[in-house]
Amino acid sequence: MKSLRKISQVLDCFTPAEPRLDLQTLAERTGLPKATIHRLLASLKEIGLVVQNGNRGAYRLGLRLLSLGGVALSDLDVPRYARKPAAMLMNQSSEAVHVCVFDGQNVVSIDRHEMSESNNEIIRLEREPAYCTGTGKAILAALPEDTARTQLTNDPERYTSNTITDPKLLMDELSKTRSRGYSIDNEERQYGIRCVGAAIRHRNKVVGAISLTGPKERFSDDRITVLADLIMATAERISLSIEKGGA
Amino acid sequence: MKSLRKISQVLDCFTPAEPRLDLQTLAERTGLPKATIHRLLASLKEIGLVVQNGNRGAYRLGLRLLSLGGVALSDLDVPRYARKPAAMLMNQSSEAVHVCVFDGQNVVSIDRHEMSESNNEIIRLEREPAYCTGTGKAILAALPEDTARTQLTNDPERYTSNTITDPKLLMDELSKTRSRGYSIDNEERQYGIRCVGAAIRHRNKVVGAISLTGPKERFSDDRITVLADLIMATAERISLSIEKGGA
DNA sequence: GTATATATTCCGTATTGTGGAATTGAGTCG
DNA sequence: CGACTCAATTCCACAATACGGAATATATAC
Repeated sequence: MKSLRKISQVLDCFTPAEPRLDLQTLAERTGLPKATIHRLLASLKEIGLVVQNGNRGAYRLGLRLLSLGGVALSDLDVPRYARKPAAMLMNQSSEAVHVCVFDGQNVVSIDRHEMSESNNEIIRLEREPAYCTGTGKAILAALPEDTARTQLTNDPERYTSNTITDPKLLMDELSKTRSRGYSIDNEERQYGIRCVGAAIRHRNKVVGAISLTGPKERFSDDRITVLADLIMATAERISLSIEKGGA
Repeated sequence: MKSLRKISQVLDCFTPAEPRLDLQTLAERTGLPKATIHRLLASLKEIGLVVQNGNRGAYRLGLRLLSLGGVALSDLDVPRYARKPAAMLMNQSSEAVHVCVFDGQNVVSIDRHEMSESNNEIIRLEREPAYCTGTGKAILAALPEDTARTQLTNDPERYTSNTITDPKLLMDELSKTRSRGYSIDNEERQYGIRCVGAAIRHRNKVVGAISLTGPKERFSDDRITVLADLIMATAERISLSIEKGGA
């Protein structure tokens, strides 16, 4: 279905930074003719995946995507079982905790616990690149090699001078991560930010990951080995509780 | 685009109660031939909107929908500005608070504050029918009449003996809601449950709604008038803070 | 009031989706 | 272990459907 691939391209143009786009911009970004995009958008509007401001205004993604996403999420055990361990981990480490879910194809960061004024958790639903984040690398490393390779097809974008973009080196890094038992993001996504992550499993398959994130000043190599033990213990606890309670 | 409507039908088959469906079931539910659905699913899989268990297993919605939904959500001010007032409202009333967002086409419940052991909020992302919920009716009533009528096209499902399914009566109910300033759900969605709701506005357009929900024993007509004042004040406060802070 | 930029509609063409029928594969029971 | 069953998957000839360049309509700027 060729048109669906075009639709996918169109949907991908929308980002949290640019949630509203006009026809022209979409045409430029996708390289598709305006008439084509217009037709696609009209159809997407019809089924509620896209919404238009007024009658001739900019387009944005429809909330129906969120409700469908909610269905996808409701099928997964990770968020449910990870909540409390993640909060504990945050208290133990005093660092920001990320929880990611993986459905076999997509990696989405669903949860971020932070020591904010209220200790309420802050919810974010974002797609982060897998090859340069603590959670992403933990997930990739826990995947069968060829599956991981598949996930890396599209050429990786470089965010910092530390970003590993060479597929060969990435596979090596994943192999190291595997034997180590936890992943490290050494300023690969953002300068000054380091992470330690570990995979969450269910029936021997990766279903998500959890990570600690913070400024490199606080994430010395020494401290990372300490945090790594915490992370792995937490990931293990979550995996076990899913195993016990999950369907 | 005819195939997109079919895709929409397929996506709609998945619900939190039945997040995993096999080809056969999808064929029955949609009335489409199996080969057609298979092709649609293959394409949806390709772009990450659908995921398949193993190689021949059941299908479920992909997390990419969630990340796209996150983009849709990030564009809206309601969740951001409603968080604190909603928490306050929960404390004042000791009842469950719902916050809904409306993007001009879809109504999605994104937030539910409850007096749980931890006073953490519980996040739900669900599509609720508009015509029989506190938030939904508040939104519909705040819409121009013809727009509201459009939203009611598909024949409303009956959940209880109180559900208003007749479009004519529904329009009357919306008119009453409008003049009253707040909406009431009198066991229309679920037996024993009542709600009071009010619309949240931005630049004179409805962008969401907030409601209080609880057992009818606690939601007497008298108490509802009290709660209604709270709800309307909260909705007004949220609307104002969006107006002030929103783009 | 005119110009300009952008969204929208039109329409003949051929590419693309269609779905009944045949095939393949997984799981199960004797 | 091999035959059976049931569902998922693939095939393919047909024609319906999507395609997109060009024309038109609408909003905004000057």
